[in-house]
Amino acid sequence: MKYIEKLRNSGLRPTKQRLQICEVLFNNKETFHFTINNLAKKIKKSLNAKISLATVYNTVHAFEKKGYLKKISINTDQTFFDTNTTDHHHFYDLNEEKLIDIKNSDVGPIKILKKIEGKKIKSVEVLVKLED
Amino acid sequence: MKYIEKLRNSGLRPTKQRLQICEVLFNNKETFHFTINNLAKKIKKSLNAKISLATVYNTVHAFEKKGYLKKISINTDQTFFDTNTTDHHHFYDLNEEKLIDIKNSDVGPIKILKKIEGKKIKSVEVLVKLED
DNA sequence: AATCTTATTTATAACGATTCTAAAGAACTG
DNA sequence: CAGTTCTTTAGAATCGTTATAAATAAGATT
Repeated sequence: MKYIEKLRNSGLRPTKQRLQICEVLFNNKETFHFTINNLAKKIKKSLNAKISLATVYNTVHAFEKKGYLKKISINTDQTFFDTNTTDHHHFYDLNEEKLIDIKNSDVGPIKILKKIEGKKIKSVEVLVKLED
Repeated sequence: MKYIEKLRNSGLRPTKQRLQICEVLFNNKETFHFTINNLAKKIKKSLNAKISLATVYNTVHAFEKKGYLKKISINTDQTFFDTNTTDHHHFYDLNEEKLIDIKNSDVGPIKILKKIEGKKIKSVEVLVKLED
């Protein structure tokens, strides 16, 4: 069980539910984007397990806090998460309401010429909205 | 009343409430960021009027649709609006939970090297998160 | 101005996403 | 195994937002 150690090392007990969610989230060739509801359905299908919605919330937030997931900002009512935790950017397709990754190397270097006294930059995220 | 024509030209009836909200939103030297709750309080103080929360929502959304306000994406539970509708970017101060504008000219040109078949770029927004 | 029509406001109910709660169950420690 | 702590769970509670339907105001028509 490849996730047991990873969880334990993060101070999270490797429970059955967490391990199952790990399977769904991290046992893929490609990273992907999801909403909580989205993920809850995926879990119900992918495994034939019923994990309580509260647990899905708990787990996703725990994983986010540990840095295994990233929350993504789009001005919509939906909250998206990303299993790709590396620095990168996004397209947001306004018609299909879907996210698409943009590799860092596919965005020219971004120079922020303005500085704020006493603050340092934690991240720079580019969101490119697409329409037909 | 300087907003009456503006509203009428947008197909919005210049009601007392809308005109009052226009005062609060657009009668300022500087543009600013706000949340709905935020704005509702400001209205209650600035003017001594009590506008129904539903009307504040309606009006803000109407103004947004007409392009007089911009919604801003940050991954937090709060929905921000901006009275600055020109193309620009933002700092988000994670500690103070506050937005700061970045003029377009303070961000070097952004090259998006990836293209999506059949889609065109509607906007490019940069969000720079700040910490202490 | 009186009347008609349509848009707007309003309080409140309804909603959906998320969080909280407290009890039951599972994981860890010695 | 016994004791402790963490996790899961269903359901209640909460929060921001949207829908509802009646009252009101604006605009158009006469």
